[in-house]
Amino acid sequence: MRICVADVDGRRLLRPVDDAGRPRPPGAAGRDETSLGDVPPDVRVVWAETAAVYPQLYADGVRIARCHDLAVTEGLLLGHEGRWSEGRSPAAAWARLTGAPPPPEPQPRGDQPWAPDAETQETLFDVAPGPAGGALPAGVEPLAAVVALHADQQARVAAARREVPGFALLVAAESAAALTAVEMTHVGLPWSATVHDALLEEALGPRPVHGGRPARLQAVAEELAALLEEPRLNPDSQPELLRALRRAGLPVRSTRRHELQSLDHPVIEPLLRYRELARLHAANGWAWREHWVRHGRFRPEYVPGGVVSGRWASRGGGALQIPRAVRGAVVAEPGRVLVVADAGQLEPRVLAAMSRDRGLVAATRQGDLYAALAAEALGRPEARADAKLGMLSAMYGGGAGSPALAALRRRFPAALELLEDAARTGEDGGSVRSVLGRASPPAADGWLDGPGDEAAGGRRRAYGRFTRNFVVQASAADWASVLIASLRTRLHELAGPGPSDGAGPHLVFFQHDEVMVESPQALAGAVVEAITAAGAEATRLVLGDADVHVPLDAAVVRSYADKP
DNA sequence: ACAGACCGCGCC
DNA sequence: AAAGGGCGCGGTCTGT
Repeated sequence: MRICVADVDGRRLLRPVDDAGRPRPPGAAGRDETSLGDVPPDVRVVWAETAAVYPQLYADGVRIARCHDLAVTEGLLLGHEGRWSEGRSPAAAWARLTGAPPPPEPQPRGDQPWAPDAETQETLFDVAPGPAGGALPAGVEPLAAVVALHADQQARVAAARREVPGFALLVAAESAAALTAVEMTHVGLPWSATVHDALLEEALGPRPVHGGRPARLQAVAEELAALLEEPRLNPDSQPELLRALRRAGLPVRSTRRHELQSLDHPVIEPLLRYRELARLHAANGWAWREHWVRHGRFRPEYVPGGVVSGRWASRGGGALQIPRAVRGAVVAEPGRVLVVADAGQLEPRVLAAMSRDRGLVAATRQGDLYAALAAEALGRPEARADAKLGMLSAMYGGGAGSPALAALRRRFPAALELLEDAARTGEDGGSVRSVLGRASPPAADGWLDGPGDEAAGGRRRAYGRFTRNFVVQASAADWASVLIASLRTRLHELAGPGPSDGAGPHLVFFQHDEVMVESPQALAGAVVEAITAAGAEATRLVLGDADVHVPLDAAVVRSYADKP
């Protein structure tokens, strides 16, 4: 059972439909919800765009158990159908369905070879007072439009499932991800200013009163200036630094850490130390906290599916790049704990399942996959680092001539063949897809064959690396979305009925293959079980009967820094 | 003065 | 034969 939702003139209208999208007569289900607060958890809400409707609803205390997000689903469907050039907003879909004039398309980002961008702030359904340009054409009844678009999408999802059985799961999981992202943005990550201050002062010295460099950072800058005999050196200026290093006789092409590290010169150590401190100060220092942390919570905006592979992106505060150096500031409030879990080495495990490579599948039985590869494929148990580099090279497209890569190819031919097939498809301008059916955008017309034979070859190989990586990165994202969807439901069952932002366990962080739940201490054990069960469910639903093992070990901690 | 490119680097 | 994938962000530099 589903309920279509649209707002008209400030009133919220609901219409029950069946799973195929056919309207049901009022009373047919034995109940007629009049507000979203009454929708039972087994009913799926159908609406134009979660990100537009749900934040206010959730802030008002209404928690939606499951939804079908028309915008998210349209994007997945268009990708599967190879219709990348068509708009994915509900308004654009409505125009296609009815022959109405199409809405203005968002501009492609330009620097990317695929087009156009999925991002558009416009929903054409006026669900929230938004920027102009989102209105449906005059005379269109929004609820009727939601009903019609949903029915159309359900038919297309059914068609997609005949090719990719997991496609409906993908639609449900990505819709759940949209709900989760709104909730996580609302709740925020607990952030202790006290601990953060202590970490910053330990590394940088006291907070400068009038801006400028903190004392410890300034001291290192002066040390560098003296060592390079350049009194006015600004180490933040890459050109200045490069010139100064060359004058000092260092044959450097760039000032990247990797290039500097191998050099033997007294300036290198303090320079790298300066870089580390300057980075901490600029990216996660006091100014950052004032901007992004309010009332003890860090509230970034999450963008599920913000990456073409289906990974989440974030806006504001660098939420997906919280450096290890400040993770100590993520501390649960008194009486509460953090339960943190990450799926170790998810991508090669997903690759094992997709390729059904018998050797690689067997290796996933080991807790440390890379150690297993070193021992079994390279015959050198001590060469874990080589094995890891070889595997990553296989998935990223580098590592030419790497002996480890050659050994992996001999030992795991099916896995490597899947990657190389994907790379060839990309080099030819084609599209590949994840295990649940998320498609990669084909290269835009003319991009691969642009000017210059040499350059064109480089672009083809670059696109091949993109598709090579897409198959594993996107499939890992499939797994993670299902994990999140399953975990969210389980946590809600643990919390029981009550207001949406009550004291029960909440997802507060998600980063590609890692989840964090903030929970009352008394429920910590149950949360650990929920995470374990959600991981097992994701592996079963996404990776099927491939018999691949994905470890997801949860730890109960007070602080993120205590995560093992 | 402002916008966008570039660089370098944090995370996965 | 050779090619490492995906992001976001801050500081500086460059062009207008």
